[in-house]
Amino acid sequence: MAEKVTIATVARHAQVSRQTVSNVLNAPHIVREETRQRVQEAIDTLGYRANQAARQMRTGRSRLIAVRIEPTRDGINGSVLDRFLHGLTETAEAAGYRTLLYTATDAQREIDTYDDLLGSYDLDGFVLTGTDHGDPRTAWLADRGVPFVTFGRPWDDPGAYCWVDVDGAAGTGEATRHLLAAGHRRIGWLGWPAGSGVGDDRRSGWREALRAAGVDPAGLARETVDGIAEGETLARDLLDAPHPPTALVCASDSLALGALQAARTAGPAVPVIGFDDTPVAAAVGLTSVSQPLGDAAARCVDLLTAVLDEPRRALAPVLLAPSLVLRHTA
Amino acid sequence: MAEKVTIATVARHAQVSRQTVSNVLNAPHIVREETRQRVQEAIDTLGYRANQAARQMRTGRSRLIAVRIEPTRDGINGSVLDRFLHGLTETAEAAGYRTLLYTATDAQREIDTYDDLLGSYDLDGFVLTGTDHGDPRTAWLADRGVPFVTFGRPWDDPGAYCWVDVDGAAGTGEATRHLLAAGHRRIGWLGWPAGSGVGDDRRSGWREALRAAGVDPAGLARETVDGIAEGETLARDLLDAPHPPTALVCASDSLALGALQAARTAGPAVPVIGFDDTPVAAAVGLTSVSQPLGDAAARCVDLLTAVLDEPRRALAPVLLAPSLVLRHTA
DNA sequence: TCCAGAAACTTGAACGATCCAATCCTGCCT
DNA sequence: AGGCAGGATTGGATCGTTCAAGTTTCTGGA
Repeated sequence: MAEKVTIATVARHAQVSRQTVSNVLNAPHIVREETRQRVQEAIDTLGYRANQAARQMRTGRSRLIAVRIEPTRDGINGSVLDRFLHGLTETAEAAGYRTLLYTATDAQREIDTYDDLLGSYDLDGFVLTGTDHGDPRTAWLADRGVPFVTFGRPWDDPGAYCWVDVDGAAGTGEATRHLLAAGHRRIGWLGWPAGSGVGDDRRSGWREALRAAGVDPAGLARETVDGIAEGETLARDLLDAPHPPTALVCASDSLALGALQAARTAGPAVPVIGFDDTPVAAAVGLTSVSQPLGDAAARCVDLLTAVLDEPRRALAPVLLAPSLVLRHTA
Repeated sequence: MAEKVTIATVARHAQVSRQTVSNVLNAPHIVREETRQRVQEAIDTLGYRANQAARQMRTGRSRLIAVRIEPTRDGINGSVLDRFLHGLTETAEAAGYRTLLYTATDAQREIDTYDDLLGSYDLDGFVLTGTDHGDPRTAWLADRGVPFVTFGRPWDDPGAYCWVDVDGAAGTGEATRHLLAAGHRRIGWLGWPAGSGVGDDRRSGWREALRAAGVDPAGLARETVDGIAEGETLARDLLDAPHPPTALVCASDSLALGALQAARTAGPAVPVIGFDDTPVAAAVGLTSVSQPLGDAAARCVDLLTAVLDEPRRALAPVLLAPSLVLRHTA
C-alpha cells in the first residue's frame, strides 16, 4: 500500500511550504507561475488529492449539496425525478460539488434531516423539489440563512427565495394553440382541483390561449385528483356533455392516458395532449408537453453555487419554457 | 446565532472531560450509567451533533456510500433505478450512512470517480448496478480492497464478490407456468441476444418451464436489442410463423409493449407478459414480473454495512424471488 | 546605493473529533 | 490502616487543511 499523500508530502517534494501548495490549489494567482508549475508537477506525480474532511473542518464547507429522493408516488411520474437527479448530479460534479440523497416522509422529518445534515455534515446547500403553499421547509431554511434553491415557484410570494421553474402555462398554451391551428375550437381541459399552484398555472395557459382565440372556455374544464382512472371518468363526462370538446389538453400524462381510453370508445378521433413527457407517453405515442429537466437541474446548481460563492447577492429566478413533443395522439 | 456546540461544550456542561463524552457516543458500555445519562442530557439540551468531518479525519471513515445514477436510457426502464435508489437511501439512513450520487459515462471514467471519491471523500463503500461480463470496475475495487456490493450477479465467477440479485429465471418461469396453467402450450419468448447474463438467465426460466411441461421450445424464441419497435417487429415475425405461439413471455416491458401492439392486430387475443413492472406496464395494464427493488436495495446496504463492520468476513450472496403482477394482458 | 512597498513565501495555530498513556478514584482484601 | 487491582477519567498528541501573521525576496525610483 502506498503512503498517504498529504499536502506536506507535496510540499517536501516541490521544496516549498504547505501553505504554498494550498495556495496553488485555492488561490493560484498569488503564486509565481514558475513555482505553481513545480507544485502542480509534484501533485500530478504523487497523485495527491486534497482531503475533503480536513478542508471541511477548517473552512466549514463540505462541497456537498443535498436533494431529497421521493418515494415513487403514482409510478407514472417517477422518472421525472430520475432525470432531474441525473442532471443535477452531472452539473454539480462539473462545478466541483457532490450530491447527497436523503429521504423524508413529511415536512417535519425533512426539517429534522436538514438539521442533522447541516450539523454533522456541514452541508453547503439544498435543492428542494415540489414546494407548495405555506411550505414550512423554505421558511426554516431561510430563517437560518441556509442556501437553497427550489425547483418550483413560491406560489405565495414570488420574491421569497431563489427558484427555477418550468413555465407550465406556456406549455399548455402551446398545446392549445397547436390544436387551435389544427382547426379545433372547443378544446377541453382535464386538470387538478384549484388551489395547487402548478395546476392553476397549467390551466391558465389553456384558458388564456382559448380566450385569445375568441373561444369561451366556460364548461370545457373538469377537475380531479391525478390518476389514470380519474382521467378516464372525467374525460367521459366531458365528452358526453351537450357540446363536447373535440380535443383535450391535460394537466398530466396520467390524466391524458385515462382520457385516451375514454376518447378511444367515444367514436371520432379526439386528440389528447398530456404533460410531462413521461416514458409512458413515449410508449403509447401520447403527444405531451416536455419539461427541460436537464436544463432545470443545471440552472438549480448554477444558482446554488452562485449563492454559495457570493452569499449576499440576490439572484434572479429562472423560468424555463417547455416544449411540445408531437406524437400521434395530436 | 447560537454558539457552535462541540464536544468540549458538552463536556463542560456535563462536568466531565471530552473523552467521556466521546465514550458515551462511541463506547457507552465503559461509562458509568449515571454519568452516561448526565452526558446524554447535556447532549440533548445543547442540541449537540458530532462533527462528521472531524470524526472522519481521525478515523478515516466517512459513513458515506456511493451509487451511480445512470442517464435514463430508453426512458421506460428509468424508474427501476429510481425505486432502487429510494430503498437504498432509506435503508442506509437507518444504518447511519448517507448516500452520495455520481455519474459516469463509461467504465474508465467511473473508475476515475472511484479514485476521486476514495481519495478526497474517504468513501466507505460502493453499490454497483448493472455489472456485465469482465467488468473492470469490480476488479479495480477488489484489487484495492474497497468494500462494495453489486446489484446483479457476477456472471463470470459467482464467488468473486458480494452480490444481491433478483432471480430472473424464477420470474420468467413463473410467468410461463401461469400461461401453461391457463391452457397454453406453445408459449413464445421475446428476448435479448445471447451473451448478456441477465437476458440468458431470464430466457432459461422460460425454456425450463416449457421443458418441464413437456413442450419443445424450439422455434418459439426470437431475439433482438431492447426497444418497443423491436419488440413489435419480432412479435409480428413470431406470430406470422407457421405454428405461431398462443402467448408470449418477454425479457422486458419495452419488448412486451411492442408485442402487445403486434398481438392486437394479430386477431385472437394473445396474452403477453413483460418484465420489470415499470410504470408503463401499470399504465397499460400489462402483466409483468416485478422485482422486489426495495428489498434488493435493503439487502445491498445490509451486506455493505456488514463488510464495513467486519472487513474480513465472507458474506453469502442474496438471490431474491420476483413476483408476477397480474393485469389484464394475461 | 539605498530604501519603501509590494509580492512571494514560510511559520505557528486552529478547526473538532479520537486515540493513547497516565492519573485518579473506589472498593476490597489483608 | 495500608496496599492493590480495576475501571473511570484526564490531558496531550494527532489527523490534513486553511487562516493569520510574520519573514524573506524582488522591484523600481530617488
